[in-house]
Amino acid sequence: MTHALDPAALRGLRLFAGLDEPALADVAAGAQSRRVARGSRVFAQGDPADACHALIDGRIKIVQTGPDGQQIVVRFIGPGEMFGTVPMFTGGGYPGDAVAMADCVALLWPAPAMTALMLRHPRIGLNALGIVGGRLQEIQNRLREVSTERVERRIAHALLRLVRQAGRRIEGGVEIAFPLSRQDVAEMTGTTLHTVSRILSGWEGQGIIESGRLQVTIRKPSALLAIAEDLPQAEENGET
Amino acid sequence: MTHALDPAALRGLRLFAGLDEPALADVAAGAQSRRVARGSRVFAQGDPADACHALIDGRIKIVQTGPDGQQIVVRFIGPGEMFGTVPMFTGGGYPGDAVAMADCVALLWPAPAMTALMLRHPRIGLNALGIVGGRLQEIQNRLREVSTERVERRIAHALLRLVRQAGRRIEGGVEIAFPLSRQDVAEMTGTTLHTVSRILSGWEGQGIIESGRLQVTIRKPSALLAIAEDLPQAEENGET
DNA sequence: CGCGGAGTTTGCGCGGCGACAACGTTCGCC
DNA sequence: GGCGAACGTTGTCGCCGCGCAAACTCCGCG
Repeated sequence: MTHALDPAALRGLRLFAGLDEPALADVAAGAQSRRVARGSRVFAQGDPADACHALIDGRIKIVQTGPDGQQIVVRFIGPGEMFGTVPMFTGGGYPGDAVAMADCVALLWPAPAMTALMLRHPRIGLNALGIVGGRLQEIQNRLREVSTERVERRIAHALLRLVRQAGRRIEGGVEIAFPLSRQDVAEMTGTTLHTVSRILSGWEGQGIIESGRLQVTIRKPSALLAIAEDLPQAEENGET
Repeated sequence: MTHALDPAALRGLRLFAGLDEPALADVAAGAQSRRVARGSRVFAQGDPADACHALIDGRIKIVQTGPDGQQIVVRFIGPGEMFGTVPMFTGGGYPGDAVAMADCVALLWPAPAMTALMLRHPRIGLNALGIVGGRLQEIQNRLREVSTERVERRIAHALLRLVRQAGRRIEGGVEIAFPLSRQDVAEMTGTTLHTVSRILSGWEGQGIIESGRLQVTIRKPSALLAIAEDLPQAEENGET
């Protein structure tokens, strides 16, 4: 799949923002594309990090597994986002598995090619720094949350983050636009699926969310925000 | 303090590794130096991020404070390390306070100057990416720890990390080479100073560590590693 | 030398939430 | 249409570790 790639396809990628036409053509020349079926992995934790990836279509989750098998969801990747880029520069293998949550199409650049591109076009390096820096700050925030806040607020924060990242407006609320299990939420917030289930059930009883199998809809984002930020809950209920 | 800086002073900084002489001179020309007394701050959380810093001498801790005043120690900075660089590229202010734990000397480059340097010398951008990437991976590991492991192992991991970063070999053990309070350890591991105190006391009773006011010495690093990684404890005691 | 404050230790009680278990439900597949 | 697996719900129990409180030690300073 090393046929020529349309540079226009790179338009949506923040990594290449601000590049002129010739530079984009240069970038496109080094790209390969790859399809990954739902459920399989783009790369596995520990694999040598020999390429930089960008997701064109689908959804991927990055999962890190500890020495005793404990897992956390590091982040979800949506279309237009890059992933698996950092370990190219830190040495060592990929720090987690990249699991396709839907059928995916991704581009990739072999490590030497991407390094050369960055040396030729310094702007790419600056863009990458902005992206990686943003993730660092996000993870720092999660670290603070999991270190200092209790489970309910952490889950509220996680849902709000998902809404921001992959929320789809529907009538009467916002829906998280990909299949999400309780286990996933548990691994995002450092708790167990049991506790997640209980808390979501509670919120469903209060009409804050509506949820089913692998699916969550937020009916009252403001109430969720109130829980996340510990604001005074407006005592609002639908009936009079 | 904008007098000429000796380019040789930049030798120890990983950020500028692999640059040739003229490039180093270019970098040195943009640098300013600054002294900060113990206890005061290099910058404060929320300040506009207008410069990139590198620590020449002393020790700094980066502390992030949540909306309700809960604090975590994001990381410690030793001589030769850069800090406060990421938010230059992500927009927004500094994500935490930089507190001097000793009298410090730091260099700084105003944001526009550093951006220009990176565009002129792409190598700097790649180095920065490696550094930031390494921190991202470290924080991800801490996130997994705090999400899935219990307090005792987290504290063991934190101490081992400190040893790696600032350990000084002394007779009969390794000493952490800067003043470190129980509160600091608590804020690194997401617990309270009470629990830290209890656990350190326990370890001291077993001869694994020795500790006093603002000071910790590891007597048996292997035992600490065994706790951190849940290895079978070798039942070894000094007396016969 | 005495005082005050910062850092540390230790005891006690309880509550959040993890561990375990059992059951219900939905979906995919033969 | 029936079976099995994956996902979700709910109950009970127990304990880790947090909150609160009090006392102790060490250091710097007047």
